[in-house]
Amino acid sequence: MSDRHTDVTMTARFSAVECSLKDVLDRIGDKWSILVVAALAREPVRFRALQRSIDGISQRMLTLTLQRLERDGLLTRTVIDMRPPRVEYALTATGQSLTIPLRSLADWAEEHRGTITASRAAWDSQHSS
Amino acid sequence: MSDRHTDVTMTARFSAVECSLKDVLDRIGDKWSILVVAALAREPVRFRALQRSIDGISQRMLTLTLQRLERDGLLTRTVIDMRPPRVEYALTATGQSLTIPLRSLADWAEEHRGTITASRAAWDSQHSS
DNA sequence: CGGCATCCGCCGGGATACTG
DNA sequence: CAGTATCCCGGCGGATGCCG
Repeated sequence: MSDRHTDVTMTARFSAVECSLKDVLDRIGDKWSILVVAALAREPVRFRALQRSIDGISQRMLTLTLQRLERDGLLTRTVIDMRPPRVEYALTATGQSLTIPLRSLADWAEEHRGTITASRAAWDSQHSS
Repeated sequence: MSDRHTDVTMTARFSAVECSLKDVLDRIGDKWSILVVAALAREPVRFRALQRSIDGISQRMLTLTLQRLERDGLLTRTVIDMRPPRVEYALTATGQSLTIPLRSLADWAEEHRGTITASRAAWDSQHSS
């Protein structure tokens, strides 16, 4: 009985987690959002600087990604009126809070990168027949 | 000098993080990998049970995702010889370790879901002109 | 049940050109 | 510099059918 009750509870909690994960993935699970948030983690950055710091992102995708993140309240867009035009992007408190789990993910990647690469090599050589 | 040195160090560390993030996103940044890992977090699960528990995944994508995750050493595939066929998928130690940062992400989503939804609604009403 | 093979639609996203 | 507008392609991924 006790075991069973525990299991039901944990199953419910697990379902909730899975649902949350799907939510977060729908929001920031695209190709660039996470990288943009990471690039803004330390300080506000201007548009071109962002584009230079995020390897491989196109102007179009940077614009779209920034707009979505602003819509979700993860960052703010500030126009400083001068010539040439100057627009700064900065994380909101919510956006800043996201950098904490992102850091965990990055740390995980750092730690297991070697293992994963090795596993791939082993798998590939074994399935090359 | 001291400030400058600190800044250079942090910039380097930041670049490393960004690189790690790109790595992890290239591996598990697709539409389903994270959800599959989450679905296996508690215990080994069979193919059909997985498909039922992950809402919306097709047979094809489940197969492909499982193969990639096995190749990366995040899970194991075990065939139990009986009728009807029975195949169990289970996380490896590496895969299990990934559930920790994933849990952080899910918790973040849980905590900020309301804020984000509200921000979206506000943005949408303001840009409906 | 647990797959694999094939076909195909869609859209994410790159390239390019143009504006303020 | 900081975008917007268009065009267009590749491949992700869904649907379907077949096999051990």
